[in-house]
Amino acid sequence: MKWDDLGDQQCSIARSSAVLGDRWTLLIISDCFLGVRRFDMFFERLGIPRTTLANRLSLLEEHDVLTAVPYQDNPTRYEYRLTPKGLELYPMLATLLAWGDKYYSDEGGPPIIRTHTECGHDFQVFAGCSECGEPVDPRAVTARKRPDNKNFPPVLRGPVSKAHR
Amino acid sequence: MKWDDLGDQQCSIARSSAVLGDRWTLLIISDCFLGVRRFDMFFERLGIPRTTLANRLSLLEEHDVLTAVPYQDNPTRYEYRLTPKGLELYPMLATLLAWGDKYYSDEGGPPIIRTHTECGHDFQVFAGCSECGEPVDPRAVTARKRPDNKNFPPVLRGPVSKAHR
DNA sequence: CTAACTTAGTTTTATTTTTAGACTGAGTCG
DNA sequence: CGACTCAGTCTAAAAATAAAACTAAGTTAG
Repeated sequence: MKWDDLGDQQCSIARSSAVLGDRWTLLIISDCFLGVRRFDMFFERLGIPRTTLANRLSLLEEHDVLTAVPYQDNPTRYEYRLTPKGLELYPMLATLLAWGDKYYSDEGGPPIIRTHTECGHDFQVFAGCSECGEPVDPRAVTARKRPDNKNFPPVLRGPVSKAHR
Repeated sequence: MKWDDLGDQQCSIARSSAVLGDRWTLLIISDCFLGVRRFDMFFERLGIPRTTLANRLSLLEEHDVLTAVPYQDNPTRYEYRLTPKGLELYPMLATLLAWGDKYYSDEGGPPIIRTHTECGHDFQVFAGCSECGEPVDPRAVTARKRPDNKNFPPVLRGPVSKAHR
């Protein structure tokens, strides 16, 4: 199976991986949330090859995660900004960050500290249930395929057992 | 810069990407949360090349995300299970799933539906602030480098401006 | 006016990764 | 004994990535 075929599956993780699944993309998006917008700034901060950077930026544009906005004329130059869809990657990025900060920080703690201006505190993020608001423990989740329906293709990759330890 | 060098950076996203940053790894982990444990089952469900699967599984083992547990003797065979560190990827995976479900579902809705047994409802996940519990809007977050300190290396890739939008 | 500089890429070639598919090994089943 | 199961490994070919030089359209310094 090739890169792009992943995006043809039903699975939301597969489709998302077709956009985000490589070494650099999450770093680029993370830098976007830190305010980085220009080609050379991504290039210098990330140490990514120029070729790869150009490819990733245009893939992210295609998938409507970033949009190129002109910031000068003569010559016209563009900067890359998160779209609304891109901004909605924040929860995923923040939860990954929380995981990374927990398992990969040096003794000095996480390198970047974030403050939630709405409550005024430094924070991390947790995954809350949309219905009850409580943090979700994976062992308190059951999954099922959506019901078969002649209008839509059946689900191929469903859950195989309830117990995840 | 090469694959493995990513893991040497400070940035938690970079370090996490050194483990998770490829087309397959998130799918493997996602299948783990759905109860998949054996080599051939991953192989069949994902359509991943055997070589790549073997490489990824052993990388995930090295990084203590999965652990190989014997499930029979003669010949001894192992199945792969999430470690506690791996289980803690759930928030990240669930928030990615919420994003993918929103932007990539077909007309029939998300292919897999999850119930939160603690409250009894089908749900999605949101990123909540550890301090106030409210959903976090990325525009309500300010980031800063941790203070310089002679005992720890200075932070290289900090934020560049407050405004994301 | 010319030479150097800026920014955002593209081109080229080399290296690394990934892929597909055949093959191996230890053991069980009919 | 031959076929089958499972969990891989091996090999060759295809694809992606890396490093470094180069291009393009201007702007600025001398």
